[in-house]
Amino acid sequence: MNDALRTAPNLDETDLAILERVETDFDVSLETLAEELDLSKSAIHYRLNKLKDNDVIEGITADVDPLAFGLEMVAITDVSVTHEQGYSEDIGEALAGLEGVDQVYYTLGDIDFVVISRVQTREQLNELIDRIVAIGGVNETSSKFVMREFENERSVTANLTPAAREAVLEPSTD
Amino acid sequence: MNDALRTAPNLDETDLAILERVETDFDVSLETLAEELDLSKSAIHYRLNKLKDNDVIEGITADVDPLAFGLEMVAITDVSVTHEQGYSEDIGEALAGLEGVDQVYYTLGDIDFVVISRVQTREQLNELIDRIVAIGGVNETSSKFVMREFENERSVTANLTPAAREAVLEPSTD
DNA sequence: AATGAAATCGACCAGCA
DNA sequence: TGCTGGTCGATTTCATT
Repeated sequence: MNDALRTAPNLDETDLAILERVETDFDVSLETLAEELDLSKSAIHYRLNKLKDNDVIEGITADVDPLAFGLEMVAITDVSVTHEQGYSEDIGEALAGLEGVDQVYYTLGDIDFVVISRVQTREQLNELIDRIVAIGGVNETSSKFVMREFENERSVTANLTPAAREAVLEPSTD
Repeated sequence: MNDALRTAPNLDETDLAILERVETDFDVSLETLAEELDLSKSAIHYRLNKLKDNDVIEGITADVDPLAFGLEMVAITDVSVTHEQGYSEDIGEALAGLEGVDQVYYTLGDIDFVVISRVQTREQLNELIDRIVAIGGVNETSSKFVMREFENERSVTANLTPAAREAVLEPSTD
């Protein structure tokens, strides 16, 4: 009935609780987690390791504030390309490789790529757009200026829909 | 000459080297960092703490793979609103609060909000778009389906333009 | 701001349910 | 497989420079 999950991680509520916690703050001590979830420190550690081995947790990273680097200008650039046949991968990687580029999405529809970039000044934005246009195969670009960002939590577990949550806890057939 | 930086963190090359490392992988041991940078373990630790106190490092987080949760469908939704006067903040927060929504950008131009969301199934996507339309003030939506994502490194220090890098190392006047 | 020593916390192992 | 308790190694803290 439910074959939405390719990689069935087979998680339980305890795993979700751990993930929800460490996804927003990995600086919580094992002891705190152990107390909150009524488990031993070793058990928490065991589960965390399993989550890393399963690649549910891809890695532990420090989140650097872009504003601390004066990266105050955010732009969303729609990029259309000329020959879409097969070249999309190369162009996507070229876009992602540009300095200042944060995220690149290849989309269906009129626009082929959506590029989100972050720079300090209008000059840098100008140069970045020039470099985008200079990529072979790029046809047209259209940029929007971002006034405000509303969420960068990037919290996968916290933003699950109830259906998505259920699907994880009750894997299909295995 | 260079007033691009509001928050001057006063960093040096060593700080940048540490940041570049821990931003992609915080699991490196202090010893490894100490050897690489020819410093004592305590010095690395001291600098890391300072970077946290200065909010250059906003936090340490575990990166959870959305695919492990079957979140295979990514959509970019352009949202236009009716009355833009003052309500943008409320609408932005309402959008960001929806389950499945990952990022929300308020932009200048024809489109007012760009919403990036991540769900498991077409049904969930459908429901999400319905919930977006149901938000008071939302006028029109247009969604694009994402076929491929090219960069989610979210590495601030690694993606700095040379100019941006220089601006950090040589703060303006202070 | 950096160092080295002492206290604290996390990683790993053997054993057990 | 998942958990426990204990040991070792790493990290955090602090007095000192």
